[in-house]
Amino acid sequence: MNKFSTDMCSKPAAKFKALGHPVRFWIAQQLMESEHCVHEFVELTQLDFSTISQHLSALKAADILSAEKRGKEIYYRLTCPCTRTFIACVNEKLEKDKR
Amino acid sequence: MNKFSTDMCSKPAAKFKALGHPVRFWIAQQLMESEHCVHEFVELTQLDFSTISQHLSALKAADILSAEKRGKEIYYRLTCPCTRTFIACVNEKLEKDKR
DNA sequence: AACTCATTTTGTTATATTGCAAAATATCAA
DNA sequence: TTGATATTTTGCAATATAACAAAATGAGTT
Repeated sequence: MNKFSTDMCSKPAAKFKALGHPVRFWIAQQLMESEHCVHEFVELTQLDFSTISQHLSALKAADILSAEKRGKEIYYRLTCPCTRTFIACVNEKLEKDKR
Repeated sequence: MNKFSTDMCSKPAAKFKALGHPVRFWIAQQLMESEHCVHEFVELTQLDFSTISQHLSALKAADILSAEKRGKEIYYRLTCPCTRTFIACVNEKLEKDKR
């Protein structure tokens, strides 16, 4: 066993934490298929624009999403396909747990 | 895109959330190799017994760990090998990000 | 330059999380 | 059954998070 160190663990933990909210998890999942912009998330959640915006910036800070401005809209996408992989991995696990 | 529903997203998000704390992430990681008991975690983190105990019960509530009492000690282990898989997956991703 | 539209930022309040200390519980040993 | 050890539970204070509303920014349009 290794001694605990904040340095070693806070980065990966922050990734998990970012996905550890129902709305943020849902957003990440939606982005597994294709990019989307903020107002789409607002419509489908019924949450305030500002609320969604904050969730998006939390995901961006954890380096899970990246944003690109095109015209008036800002498009979000998953930074790395690996994220897709490990979200899929958790979903699979939960499927198995049900049985 | 699917409409957001708390029902669909709160279970998987709770798994992520449980691992979304440096200490809890570290604990899970230690358990990837083999089972351990509470006082070992206390020693290596310098945190209070009660603090570790609470983190352990958070992980247990998220169904990430299970506990077994043997004599005076309680041994913790990962409930499912899948957890190992997706922790490894995040670690890999972070390794790649560094480059 | 003034006007929209999409989004972010700031301020605020309510709620949740974290960590410790003290008390409670459980098991083994004397 | 008393004592010691391992762990959990409870109470509490400090800090962090979540959501909204209002104000601010930024890009395209007139």
